Amino acid sequence: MTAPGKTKMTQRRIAELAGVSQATVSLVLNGKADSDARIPEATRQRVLDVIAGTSYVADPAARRLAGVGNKILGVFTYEPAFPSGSIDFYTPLLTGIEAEAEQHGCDLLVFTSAPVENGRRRLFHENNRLGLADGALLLGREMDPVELERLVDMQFPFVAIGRRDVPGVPYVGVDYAAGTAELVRRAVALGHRRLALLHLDSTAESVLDRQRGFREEVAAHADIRVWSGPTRGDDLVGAWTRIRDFRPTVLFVESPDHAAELRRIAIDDGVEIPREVSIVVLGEVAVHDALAVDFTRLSPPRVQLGADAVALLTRILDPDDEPTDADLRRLLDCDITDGSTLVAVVE
Amino acid sequence: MTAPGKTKMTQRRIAELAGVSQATVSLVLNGKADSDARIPEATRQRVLDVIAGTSYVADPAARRLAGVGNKILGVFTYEPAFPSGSIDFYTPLLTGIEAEAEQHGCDLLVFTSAPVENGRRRLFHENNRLGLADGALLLGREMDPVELERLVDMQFPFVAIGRRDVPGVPYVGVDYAAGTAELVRRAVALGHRRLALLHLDSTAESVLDRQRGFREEVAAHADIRVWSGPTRGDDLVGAWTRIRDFRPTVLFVESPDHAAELRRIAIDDGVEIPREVSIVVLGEVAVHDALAVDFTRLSPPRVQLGADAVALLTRILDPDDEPTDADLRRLLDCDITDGSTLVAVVE
DNA sequence: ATCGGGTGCTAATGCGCATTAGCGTTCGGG
DNA sequence: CCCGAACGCTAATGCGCATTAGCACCCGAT
Repeated sequence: MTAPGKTKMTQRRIAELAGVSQATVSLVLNGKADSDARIPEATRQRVLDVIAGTSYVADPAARRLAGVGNKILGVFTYEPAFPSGSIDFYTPLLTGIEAEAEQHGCDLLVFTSAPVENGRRRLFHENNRLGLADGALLLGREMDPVELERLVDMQFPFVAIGRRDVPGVPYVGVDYAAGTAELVRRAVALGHRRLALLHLDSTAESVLDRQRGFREEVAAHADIRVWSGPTRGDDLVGAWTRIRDFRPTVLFVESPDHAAELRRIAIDDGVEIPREVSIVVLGEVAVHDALAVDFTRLSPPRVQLGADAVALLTRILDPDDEPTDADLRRLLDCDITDGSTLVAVVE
Repeated sequence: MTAPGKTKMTQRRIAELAGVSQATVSLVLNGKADSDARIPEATRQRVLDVIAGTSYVADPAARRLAGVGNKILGVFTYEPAFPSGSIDFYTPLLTGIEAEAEQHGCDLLVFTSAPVENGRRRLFHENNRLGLADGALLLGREMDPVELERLVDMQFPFVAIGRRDVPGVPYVGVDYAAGTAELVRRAVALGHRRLALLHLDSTAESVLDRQRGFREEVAAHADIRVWSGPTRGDDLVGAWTRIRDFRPTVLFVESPDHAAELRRIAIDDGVEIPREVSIVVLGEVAVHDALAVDFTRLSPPRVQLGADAVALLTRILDPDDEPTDADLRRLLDCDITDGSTLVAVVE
């Protein structure tokens, strides 16, 4: 009484079994009841009964081809989503995405097939399956602006996770500028006057935002001295040497890995952490277990980010909805984790 | 020079631009060169040039409808895949799945839309999109045998992760029986003669396999005394009380969470762990950070499991390949993590 | 008896693509 | 110079579904 085995189930077969036409089956399934397509309850029930006796499900490809939405959301990650290096970055996002997609009854199409070119995936390639999804979510620290423009051009519905500078790109991001500024305020309130910023050597929006938040907040105070520069993971000893001469009382470090390493180096150098030098971390994605140390740090609401992105995308896809510009480009507040590495300055 | 904006790109439009027919475009794109469908290099190049100047990509839905494969693998998880409770369980699997799918140029369709009914997802439901995928991977501790049968019936290509007792179900699993047996041997070699098995109260194949491995290996030794029973998380104190009277020298505990909790209870009860009572853990999925304790335990090769499942599925989907029964139902060796909680018995 | 209007459905079409049968053309051999 | 074969392509069809136009029927009113 389950699947009639061999032949593939189609609306036509259902129609035969129920003694109606294929069109009727479609109408029943889609609950249409226009003035020009009326199905009495008796017929409706008969069709539904037949369907219940089979394993029939509408072919999604055919539905899509016929022009209806599919409740499939594409998920594109610029780096492999699961491997350990990126796991802390993507997993919380995916948690939120999955939960929200479930709410909306959507499936997720993960574009794992995108070819990797010098370390990053390419969204557009010969056989991309973007078109199968109703819309797409883009995840990744950095995105190719050209690809984003192209998506905008072709009016493909999508949402980027993280603020993007490309015009017309809808996104849900994190207000790193405000978060960083708040951390600066806290440091200043604790008596810090000599701050060092060790940011990543990247032009990703999130990186620039943190620098901006830092710069602007620092400018709001008169007597603060600042040292600022990029750090590379392979020369942290050199970085430390340069910072030491500046004699900062607090380090703002973007990468948790670098922070952990610098802490080691400083301690080996005879500096007491955090009594002599506080450390604040601005990022939360660690390759190693750098966060074993209880750093005071920014904690972007990643799960929320994923969920909000899905919610926004479904709004974009809803023809009855007209998201405002503010909805389309939104920043979430960045939480701060109160760790033990930011303490008051002692004279 | 990128996307011509408005109108959707189709083979027909490409054909117009190149001055050929839609069929020719299709033939060029699919590299067909039958005796009855020849395209000279000049024409071929012209078509390709036109395509290069546009953002054209073949509509996957149409391809699918026209009967060609889509390189889309479905992924069905019986519980939500990402939320924290299941994260240790699914993430490694997904890591392997993603990597292998990438190798094969496949995308992953995650069926997040499956409705949840008393804690578990249902694969078959009114609007399931199984049919969009070429085949599917099934993940979960327990699977509904009825649904598995139905998949077999409808000859839908799929692979289950974990051994399944349902006839005709292809799977890649873990040899928990052998792994458990090996742990028993090690315990015996260390002088243990009174063993307690605290297994989960479940009839999942993996649970039964561990019990079987335990039972069979124990039977191979003459002088061993055994206590065995199910544990529930909400009455571990009671469980401990009952075991204590048995005076085991080693506990085989299936759940890491239960193991951590029992260790606590035993220590509070004045028992020295592991000097007086060793503990061996048979599972590796912990809700809490139970594995903070360095338990001696089974470590199934999860990443490998995911990758192998994908590899098998693609073999099933390959019309030129004919996997043997042994290929279709395979168990991977279970690693053992040498922790600090299994020690020699002292008299 | 006739006619308007409501009722219950179906035939037909198109979505974008892959595929097959076959048509018009050219070219080489006799 | 004619004919068959190879060549280069296209028209036509179907995949499974959603949707629209409209047909056949019946009922009540005139």
